[in-house]
Amino acid sequence: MTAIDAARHTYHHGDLRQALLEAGLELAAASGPDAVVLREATRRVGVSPNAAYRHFADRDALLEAVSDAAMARMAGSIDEIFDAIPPGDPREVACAQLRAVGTGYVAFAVDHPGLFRTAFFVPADMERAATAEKAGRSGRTPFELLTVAIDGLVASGTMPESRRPNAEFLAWSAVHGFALLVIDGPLRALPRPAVDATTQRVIDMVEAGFTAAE
Amino acid sequence: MTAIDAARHTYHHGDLRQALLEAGLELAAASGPDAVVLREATRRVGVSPNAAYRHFADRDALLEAVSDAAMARMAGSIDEIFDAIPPGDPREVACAQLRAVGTGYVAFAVDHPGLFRTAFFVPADMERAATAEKAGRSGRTPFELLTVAIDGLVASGTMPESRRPNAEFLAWSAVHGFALLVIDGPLRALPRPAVDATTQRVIDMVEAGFTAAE
DNA sequence: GCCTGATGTGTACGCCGTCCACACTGCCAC
DNA sequence: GTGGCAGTGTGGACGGCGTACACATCAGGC
Repeated sequence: MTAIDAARHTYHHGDLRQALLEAGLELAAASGPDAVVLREATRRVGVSPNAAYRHFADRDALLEAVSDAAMARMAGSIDEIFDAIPPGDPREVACAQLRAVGTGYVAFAVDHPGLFRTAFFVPADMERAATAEKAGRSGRTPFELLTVAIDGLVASGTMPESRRPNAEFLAWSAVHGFALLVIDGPLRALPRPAVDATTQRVIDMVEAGFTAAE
Repeated sequence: MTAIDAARHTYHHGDLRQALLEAGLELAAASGPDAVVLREATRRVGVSPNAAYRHFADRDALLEAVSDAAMARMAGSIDEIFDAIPPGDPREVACAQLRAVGTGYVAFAVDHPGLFRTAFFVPADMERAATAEKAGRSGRTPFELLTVAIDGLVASGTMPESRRPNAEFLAWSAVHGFALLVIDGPLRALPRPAVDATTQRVIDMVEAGFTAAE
């Protein structure tokens, strides 16, 4: 009954698109992308199934919109942690930023597994990865935040230039893989404290890979 | 028409379970877990939809069997690369083993994305991760191969004992995440040579994380 | 040589996504 | 004002899916 217009009296809804999107987000949050069922979303909004087709080309279009919204929520969540880092020694700030992005990434996945899986369900390629739709309040995607952190590592001399190109991919892979193994992979059974501890070790590994001497 | 009994003349099939499993594998290989459709599998085998229920409790049971078989194929594929490593200096062997598991893992994901996604679709927890169903010909799961490699790193003094506990998770996360980002994530557009090069950098990162001085 | 249990078939139900024709309504031109 | 039009929601239908229930067919042990 959240965010839902169960007893509508006007023939027209007003903002059906937004309502469907929110219903879709609820479904996704509860059980992942497969649960984003067009008929169920319209049911929750109190509208006939076909009404959805005035706002989304088909179920995939709805799912994609939900996916984008989920990604935006994740971006906002990470952004918040990122922005809370106090200024200071550039080297330390950059390390803290890297850690913030990684920690926030895993935390969001663990706290909102359905949204996390939905965010990555509709395969978005690199160009679309930075669209405003997917960005958080501040307009920065997790990928961009990662870029900021890594640039800081290079600028502060913590990481050699030679390792810079596409370094985002390495950090991202580690954290993304860990998140997935934990939320619906073989590490599902890991208790939360172990998840948090291992998250830090994953980030340690990334740091070591960035800063290790050759 | 592969591995399919399209024109059966006996009332009983003979080995319907196996036939359905193979049909399911074909579907999974072509388009991932969602494509494992019970009715389509029975259709390919030339049998009525309900016949499947004599061998699988429901569609999920079929999918799980297909998932296990997909995991076994991956295990076999990695095993092969692993076993091809020539003996020699223990330190070098251990490093080569680690690299073999990582490289094989990503290669399988890229070459058989549908099977890879299916293998991880039905969430198997740690206990089940080592079951014979999922093992390759030699009976060793990728996780076990990873364990062998890491144990070798410790034994040869390349990696400190203090980092040993659950180190598998770190390596696994990095490689798994990279594979997923590449096959249906934001790195989908990455050309194959770049994928291969980046795979090696991911493994470099893992190695650095294992061996770096504290 | 029959009977029984295992295996495959047929029919039917409810859910899904989606197409088509139709109903309602807000708003702009006149 | 009022008539009409474009935008929005409805109703009914279709085919595909998973699956339950009753029935048909067969193979092997008494």
